[in-house]
Amino acid sequence: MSTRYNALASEPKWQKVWTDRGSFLTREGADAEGKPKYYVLEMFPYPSGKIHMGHVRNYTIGDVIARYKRARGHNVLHPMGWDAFGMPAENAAIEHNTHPAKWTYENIATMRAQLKGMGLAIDWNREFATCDPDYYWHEQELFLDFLKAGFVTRKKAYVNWDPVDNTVLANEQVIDGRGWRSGALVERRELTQWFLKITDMADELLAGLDTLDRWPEKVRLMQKNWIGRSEGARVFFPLTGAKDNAASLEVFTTRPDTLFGASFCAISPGHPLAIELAASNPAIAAFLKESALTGTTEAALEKVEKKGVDTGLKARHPFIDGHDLPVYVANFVLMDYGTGAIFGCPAHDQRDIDFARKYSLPVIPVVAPKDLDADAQCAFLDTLSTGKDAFTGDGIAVNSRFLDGLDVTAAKRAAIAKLESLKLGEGTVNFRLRDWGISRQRYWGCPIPVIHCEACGVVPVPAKDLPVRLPEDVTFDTPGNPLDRHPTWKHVACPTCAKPATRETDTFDTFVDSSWYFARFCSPKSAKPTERAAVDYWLPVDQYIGGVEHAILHLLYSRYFSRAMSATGHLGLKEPFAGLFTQGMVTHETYKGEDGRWLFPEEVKQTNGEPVHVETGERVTVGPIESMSKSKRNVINPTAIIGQYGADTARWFILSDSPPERDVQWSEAGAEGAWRFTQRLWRLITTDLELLCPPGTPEPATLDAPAMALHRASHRALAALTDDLDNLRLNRAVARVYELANAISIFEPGRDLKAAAWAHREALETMVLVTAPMMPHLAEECWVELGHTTLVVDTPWPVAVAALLVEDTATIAVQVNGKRRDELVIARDADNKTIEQAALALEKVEKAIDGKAIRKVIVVPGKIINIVV
RNA sequence: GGCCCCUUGGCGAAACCGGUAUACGCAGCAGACUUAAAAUCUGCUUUCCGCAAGGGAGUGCCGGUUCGAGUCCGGCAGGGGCCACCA
Repeated sequence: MSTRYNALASEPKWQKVWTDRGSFLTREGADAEGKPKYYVLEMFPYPSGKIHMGHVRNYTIGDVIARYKRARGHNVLHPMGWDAFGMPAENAAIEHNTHPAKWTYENIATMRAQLKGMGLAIDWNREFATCDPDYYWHEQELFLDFLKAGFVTRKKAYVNWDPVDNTVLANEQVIDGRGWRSGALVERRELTQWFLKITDMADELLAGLDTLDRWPEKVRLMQKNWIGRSEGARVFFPLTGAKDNAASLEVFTTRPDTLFGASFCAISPGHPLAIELAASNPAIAAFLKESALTGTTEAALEKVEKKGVDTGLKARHPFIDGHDLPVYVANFVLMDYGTGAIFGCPAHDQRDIDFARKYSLPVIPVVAPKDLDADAQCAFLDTLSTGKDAFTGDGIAVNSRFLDGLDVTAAKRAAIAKLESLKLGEGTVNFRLRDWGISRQRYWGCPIPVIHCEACGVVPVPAKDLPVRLPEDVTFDTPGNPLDRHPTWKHVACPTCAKPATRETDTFDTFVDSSWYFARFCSPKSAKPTERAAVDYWLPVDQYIGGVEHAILHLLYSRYFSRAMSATGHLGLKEPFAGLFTQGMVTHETYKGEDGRWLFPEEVKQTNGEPVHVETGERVTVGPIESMSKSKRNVINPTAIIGQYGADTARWFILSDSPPERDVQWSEAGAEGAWRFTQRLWRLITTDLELLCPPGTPEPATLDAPAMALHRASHRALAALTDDLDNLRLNRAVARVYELANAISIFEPGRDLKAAAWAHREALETMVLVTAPMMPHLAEECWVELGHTTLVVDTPWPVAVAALLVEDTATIAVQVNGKRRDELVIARDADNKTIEQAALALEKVEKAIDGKAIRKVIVVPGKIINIVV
């Protein structure tokens, strides 16, 4: 008599068993017993309060891999920590009159309990939070080493300044040009900030992408575009009319081949020359002011008209004697790309032609499409010189003296050579990537360990004074940085001259914290940032798993940090993540009530097939399926699901159906389906238990046909599922379990009851073992039920027997002229001739051939035969 | 605007190197068990013609390569992502 599986009772029991036995504690050195290491890591969570379905998906995927690799005999590191610094803690402090540390550690406690309830195979002994003084202490050490090694610089930079809250805002906190909390118009303000010189490694970070063959192509491409390498030239245009007679304007271009088409130069409103000219030129001053007011949002930029003001300066053309170009200040020239100055070639750049038409500047075509005859080329150039559209395609140079007739690539090369010989320019490479500004005017972050002394300048905090701890007695009742207005914290004696000095009150960008945590997990209690033996053993991370939203910043910063840490002796490798997997989001239907308000899924029920509100009974509109978000209320609380069905069901459902890299839709029906399967699996184990042979019974000498079929089905499922797990095709792995379960369901013992008992046991045990990475608690419970006294987590992964994967007979499709007409069951080792004869003997084939002469026969052994007539 | 990806039943999706399209699940339908319900089990479920046997069509659309295309190539449409006045 089978009973129902009680997940809610079973799961805590097994979690305790694993914990008590230390099943997931990581072993190192001699204890690793020569096993190959495997480091699986999911992006650590921000302790925002409670876990959400995205976490469930992320950590389930990682846990499947961790448990699978462990069963395959790897020494697995699977740690967990908390990305615990950041603004929400400060906002909570303001709103709830609490302390960021209290709020954060309380959230961590809640979320840790929730994650433990998922039954994750994590080594909790390695847990840390980035806001632990022990962690940020070592981060400060790293920073000081980077400073010493020349990876850090301090320079002026524009920031988003909220004049009401008196704070710097991250770009994401600026919404339509206003501070997200205060609603105040954000100003561009120039502040002195700390930077990590990531641009120095732009080339190397770019080249390194090619070695990351276990990263998604998409992510590598995004990073490549973000780094944005362009080859081109720097060109120096000697200026006349400037204060300094020797002055020249430095311009970056990717199209030096179009220099003969230049009709103006333009500089950014932020360009030093523009600022200098504004001092004596009211028109320019007014223009700069106007430009500064323009919003920086995409929408604003989309609509902005290209505008400029003539400076009156003239730039001498490098190739054409006596040809001077007007110099404008123009609003479409960016200060932080290239040199902040351009030359305009209207015929071959859309922005330039827009500008040229507005200010009646010449449009000189210098590139024509290839393979046009003389007349067509003439017509083309005419249209170009009078029209509104630039020609940016490939072609050959015209109207360009020594470049004429060269294609674009050759013309670029020739133009650069000429510039270099004239000493008016040179070939160069420009990157889109900017240095990484790491200063934040925030309390809840890692203090930047330097001291400002009037006499000595910037002085690093001596190692003996580390860590620079955050003061705990801070208030959030007034805007601004609590560190800055703390009565005593920032006042210290200069470590060099002992005179009164002040601490840096900025803290690190939280991306700094997450740029090296994976290394800290290797030796989380070390007195140094890393232990070389530990990081050399564990790194790189073999499989890193997280959301694609971190494809650029976090992953690029971590790659940079690894290089910087290697250069300073803390690591011994450049690429921290050998394998990367970016999982999709968890989505759900959205619901709206009659008043247009969003409804939570639990507020909606089905009545007569129509969705209605649970309490009021009013009609509910089902909206589009979107990623779960608080604002749309289409969220499912993982704790509620786990409390209702158990963690295994939640894990099973989140792995089912959708490939992990794609979005998965959470549905109540799907969750119920997953729950039904846990019961079905349990039933398969507990029904007819008395018919099974004891555990460990050797394989009988012979198996009758039904037993053999099940035996084969077990091994086919095992082989396929193993391959699926190796390739992270977790949705298919789930499907294989269903297939095996179906095979077990329909199994009817033959006459040989011993064979049946053995094959049946093998099938059940295989099913339990391969399901274990996905539903670990249920697997343990089933294992006991099957008479074992060991744990599944200590049981090695079974091995599929290759000979069982091929059938003796093959079903071959028979095509005539590529169209399937029939199929043929034939011995697997039948030769082509035999297959052909058998195929031709088929009635349907004969009919399809219809007496025509056979021209060709293609046989793919074991698969298909195609008869061409 | 640039770069990139995707498009297969009512739905989520399988289909490995170009070789029997739709595995597996969800939903649905029919049946069994039951006093009844729940639970469970069995069968059907791409579409069209047909009582059936059987036959036709079919992987967004148009074309190409091939004995053979969901898969490769060219074009188009729709959806999505990243970057975005990047010189």
